[in-house]
Amino acid sequence: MKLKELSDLLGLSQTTVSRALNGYPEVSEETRRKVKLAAETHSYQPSSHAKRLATGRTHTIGHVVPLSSHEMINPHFSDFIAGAGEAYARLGYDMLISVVTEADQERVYRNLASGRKVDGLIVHGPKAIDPRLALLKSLDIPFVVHGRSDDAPDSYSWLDVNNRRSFVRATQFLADLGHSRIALLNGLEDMNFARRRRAGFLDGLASRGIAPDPSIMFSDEMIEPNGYRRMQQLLAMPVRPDAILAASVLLAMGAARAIQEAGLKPGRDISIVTHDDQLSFLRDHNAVPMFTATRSSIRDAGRRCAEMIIELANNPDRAPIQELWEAELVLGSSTGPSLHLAKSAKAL
Amino acid sequence: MKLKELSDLLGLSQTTVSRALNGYPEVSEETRRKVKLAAETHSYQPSSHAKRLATGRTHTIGHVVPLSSHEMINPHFSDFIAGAGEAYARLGYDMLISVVTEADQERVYRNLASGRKVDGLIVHGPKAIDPRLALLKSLDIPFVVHGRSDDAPDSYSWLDVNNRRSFVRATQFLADLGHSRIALLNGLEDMNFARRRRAGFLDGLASRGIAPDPSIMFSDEMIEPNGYRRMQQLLAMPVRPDAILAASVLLAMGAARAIQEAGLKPGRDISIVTHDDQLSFLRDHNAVPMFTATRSSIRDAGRRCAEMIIELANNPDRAPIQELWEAELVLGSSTGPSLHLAKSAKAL
DNA sequence: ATCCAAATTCAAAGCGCTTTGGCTTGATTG
DNA sequence: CAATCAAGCCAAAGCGCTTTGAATTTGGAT
Repeated sequence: MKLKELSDLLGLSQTTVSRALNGYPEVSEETRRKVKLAAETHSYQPSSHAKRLATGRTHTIGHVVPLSSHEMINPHFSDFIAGAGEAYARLGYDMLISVVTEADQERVYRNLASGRKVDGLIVHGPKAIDPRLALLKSLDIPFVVHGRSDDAPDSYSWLDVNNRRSFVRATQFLADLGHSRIALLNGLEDMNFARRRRAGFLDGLASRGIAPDPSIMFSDEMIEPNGYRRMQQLLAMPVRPDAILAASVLLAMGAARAIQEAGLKPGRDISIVTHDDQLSFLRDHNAVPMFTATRSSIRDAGRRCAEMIIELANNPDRAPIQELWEAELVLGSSTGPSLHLAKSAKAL
Repeated sequence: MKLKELSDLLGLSQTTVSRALNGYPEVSEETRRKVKLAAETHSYQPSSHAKRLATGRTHTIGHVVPLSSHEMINPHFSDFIAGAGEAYARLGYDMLISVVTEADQERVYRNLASGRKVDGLIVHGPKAIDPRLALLKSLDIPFVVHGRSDDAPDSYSWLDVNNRRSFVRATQFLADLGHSRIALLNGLEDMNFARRRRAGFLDGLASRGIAPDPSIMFSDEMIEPNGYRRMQQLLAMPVRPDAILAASVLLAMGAARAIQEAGLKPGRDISIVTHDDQLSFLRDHNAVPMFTATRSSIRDAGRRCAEMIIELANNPDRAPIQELWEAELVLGSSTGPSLHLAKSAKAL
């Protein structure tokens, strides 16, 4: 059923029917009611392409998802998408996803923008300094960055977690438990968020007078096996760390596995704090959390980014929106006082 | 730059320019070369909407992703998407994703189909018997099911892993190691694949003369905490199982965590076999696999499903395509002979 | 030189919607 | 009572492309 047929059927012009359905005021309520009823009963569905061509609006938001160096999609992605998708569904938008290798990114961004396939874009995984942002600004299409980049962060819209502060707090927390040999299992440090976390970690150490030791600071893709392997390395050292700060629950799980295999117990022999994006497939709603963590829901972030980009798409001249979220520090069972402390306490 | 401008610039008609760019034969090579060059230098990019309206083809494939009962996106999804996305990028297609609650599904499918927003659909997570398939058939839009459903599987296109056979083999493998008390950690059994796996498990037991025990067969969402909790339950039983067959590495990891926490060792005290979709965030390319597993790459499945749906979209009258993939049975370090066997061997 | 088919090119008609500008009413006003 | 006006509706012109059907050019065969 197309507009013409519907209008013929009603004995009205296409203009009037279109206006009736789109809520314009120049139509009598009486007519509008009739039109809506007829559209309903004949299940009229306007062609999205015709609509797009006529209006120039697509009601579609694009997500360009980069494959990591290991050809992998970030596992955090599916939860982000779940949140964003929920918002899109609620607001009547579609989500267009392009999976793209590093090399193809620019081409894809240009293509999406100049073909006007989307009303706006979400940028995933910003690098420390990210050339994509300059490109997008020049392309004159609204975009929201999940995370942010260090260059001119005032000039575009983003939503980020206060990674630095949460890692400062996490580090201080470990130090205050008496741990002084704290290892860092960070994400890849070409990523902006990972750099900020490292900075936070170093600040935290400094604030407690602990000298950083580069030999126990790692930067890897945040997957379980990497946590495992790094922890094995750490355990094999002459003086092993008494605490771990991890950038992802996946790394933390790998580390915990290695710790347990070595006959030790997380929280007793070695403390672990991790950042927790609340990945749904690792999340236990009932139990005491497995890990003490700086927590921030990536799903909520997805939801909010979606709302932001739609806001921007509807108000092209709006000032950029920037949101910095604080992570909660949530206690789990993976942390405890240093054994040194415990001993000296006993000695008293 | 629009077609009109480009053709004016070249002193040609829109027709000729359009044909030159789209590879039609009625254009001299000389002209085509000129046109292509001009298009390139002025970075002409045809409006996708105009194109869609004129041709009726969208070059877009839709994925309707259901949120599970716990509002969760299946974590296997991101790897499927990575594979599919790679194929789409290669073949010049876009990927449209709708995240949808159970209740909204029908509406969304209708909307996608009748609005002609996509040339075809991928159906995720088919239920044992799935009403969506009848709906889609009636909607007259090509679709490919990842997995399959029990009703009329010959009448539509699908790609599935031979879940039944792989679980028969896995069960027999465990039995042949001497294990007789084998627990099943299955996925939710309203899903088609989970039902087939259970059937395979039961067949496998029967073939080795082992009576099934419903009290050690579970059906849960396939996330890590569920594996952990179920394993704790199993360990607390008066006679605990000597082997576990799990439907996902996530469940297996949870189980392994519980086993280690109990001071036992997977592969020595309790054997674990799991199905392994090769989730990239759990995969270790170097090491000996952590788990003995029936393995089939969900990413390859995504890639292949994408190719299939494009093939179908281009040849609407083509017969359905059906592919049944066999999983490999890959040895890892989570399995070993039964302790009973070991003891009797020692006794000799 | 002439003619015909093949090779190129073009003008114009869609594709299905929105939106501009104008046309009828019937009611309101001076 | 004529002039004014708002309400409600419509015809037609886009949006930027593809594709049909016709016109023109070309090159070989006669």
